[in-house]
Amino acid sequence: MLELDYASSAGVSEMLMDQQEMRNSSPLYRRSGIPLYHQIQQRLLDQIQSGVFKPSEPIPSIQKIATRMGVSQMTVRQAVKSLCELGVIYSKQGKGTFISRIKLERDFRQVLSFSEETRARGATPHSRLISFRIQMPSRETREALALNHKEKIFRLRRVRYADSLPMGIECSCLPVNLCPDLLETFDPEGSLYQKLAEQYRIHLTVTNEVIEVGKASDEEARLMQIAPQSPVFLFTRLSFLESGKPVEHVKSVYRGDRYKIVNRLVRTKRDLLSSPLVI
Amino acid sequence: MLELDYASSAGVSEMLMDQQEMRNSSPLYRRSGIPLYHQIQQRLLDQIQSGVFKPSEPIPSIQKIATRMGVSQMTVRQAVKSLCELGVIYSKQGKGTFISRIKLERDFRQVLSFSEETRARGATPHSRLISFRIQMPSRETREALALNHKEKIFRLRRVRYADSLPMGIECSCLPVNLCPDLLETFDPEGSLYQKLAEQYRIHLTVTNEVIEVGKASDEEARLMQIAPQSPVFLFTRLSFLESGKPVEHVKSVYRGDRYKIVNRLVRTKRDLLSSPLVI
DNA sequence: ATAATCTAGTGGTATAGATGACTGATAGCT
DNA sequence: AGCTATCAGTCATCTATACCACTAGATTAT
Repeated sequence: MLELDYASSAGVSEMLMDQQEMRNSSPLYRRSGIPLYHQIQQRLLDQIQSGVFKPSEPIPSIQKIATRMGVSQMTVRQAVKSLCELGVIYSKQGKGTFISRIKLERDFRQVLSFSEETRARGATPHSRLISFRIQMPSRETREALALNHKEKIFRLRRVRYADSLPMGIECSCLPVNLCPDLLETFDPEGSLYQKLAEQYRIHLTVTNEVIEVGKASDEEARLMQIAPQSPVFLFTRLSFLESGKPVEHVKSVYRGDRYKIVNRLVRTKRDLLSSPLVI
Repeated sequence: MLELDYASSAGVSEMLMDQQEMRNSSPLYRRSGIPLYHQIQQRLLDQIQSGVFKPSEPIPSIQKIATRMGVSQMTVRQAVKSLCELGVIYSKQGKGTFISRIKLERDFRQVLSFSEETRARGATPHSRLISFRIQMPSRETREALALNHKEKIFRLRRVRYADSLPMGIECSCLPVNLCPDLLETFDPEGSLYQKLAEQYRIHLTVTNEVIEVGKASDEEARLMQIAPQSPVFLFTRLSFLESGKPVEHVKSVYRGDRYKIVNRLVRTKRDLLSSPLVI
């Protein structure tokens, strides 16, 4: 009964429609290229944030949101589901959808370069080059990057600073054939991830990471300006393209006194836990 | 045109329908209580695992799977999407869906108790009680658990063993009013999470975790049978119910020589990165 | 030969509706 | 009073379909 109105509103008479139907919230933009479910998600986030909904009561039902916003239930559900996955809200069958008061910390970890991560923490990243050259990979790196026996790698070793304080030492290895002219065109003070994305369209989407603790060697201690034998984080990371191709193998040492890791762990539901779990 | 077939097959003549429509794979179970999208997800996982699809070629399109399995595209898409989120496959608009070769490690971290985690790694967990009592919380714990000034907590301190080797020391704090008779009914050698789930229906779904490194104190070193000043992991964890109620505040020390952390980091897409990010 | 256009196949978004299952409250019965 | 049956509200799943955007290859026009 109302769908013709929506259709025409997209084409002809927006303002009329918006005023009468969307009286208590701004309208959705149907031709903006931004998916409706994403707009709805943002809208809900705003409303939760600004306290429109009481934490003790359920937020409006999916049906109500759908009719009020003039979209279908599926679309609203998509928005609600993604917010559930973020832990912002949670749904209980037969009861409703509620606001979760789980504290969201700012810096839960994603695949982030040191530069991005440092900026996200409100500091200014900066690097000092130790070495940058083409060489044969170590056996560990060769296996991690699935290289054949002849293939060479870039090896980039840098001291990383946040606000001019040394934080750690990163040693990053990439296959040469992926970005052959990196040695000439990359400024080792800058962000490697940014360079890879901009010049080569290489987007690292997944990282496997192993974290261990250890003691700083004399050289590491000197570079990081800490006492030898100080406890440090040891990171071993392997980053992949979406296709699963391993692209970057990194071994890092980070100061134990200045660095901490903030994780959010989520208990997976039935979706894969019920059976094989791992392929 | 075909929906009447599905409807009737569910009600009356299953075998007939299954034979003609699902000739090359086992049928879906429409009345089993297991959602179709979940069955499809498992089926796809099996086929990927057993090498039915070549990694270089796209897997069958959503449309084809939908008609072959006799379900709608939306349902197939739901299955495909969840596998994408797991990193098993990835879709490219206009091209198809491909198998990712990202290595899945067995022990990516979830919200797991020490018992669960140790078993997942193939060892046998075991605990030795240091202390277990009701007391006033520290200021840090009181704030983390959002307790008022009178509320008391259980404080459970245990040495954790894997295959009889000491791994770390855990100190776990919970509000008393959540599970008043814990002191009498809980066996401190067993799994706290299991007890909470079984007796009190308390399911911890999200954990915020901060990881630091430090040096073992004399007492810690003695309990873990390592040298004093050895580098160790320091964990501070806060676990929540789905509703966001903080339930358990844990501070742990783990041996640096025996413990390592395996993470998978994923680069989040547009969904929230584009704007406010954190509420 | 080159460039522009068309077209078929693909995943992405969205609609309008149906069914099922769970919850909590109400009404009626014992 | 206590129990049971019913019912409305809600979330969960699914269907059938439509249109969009993108890709790659074929066709056509220049």
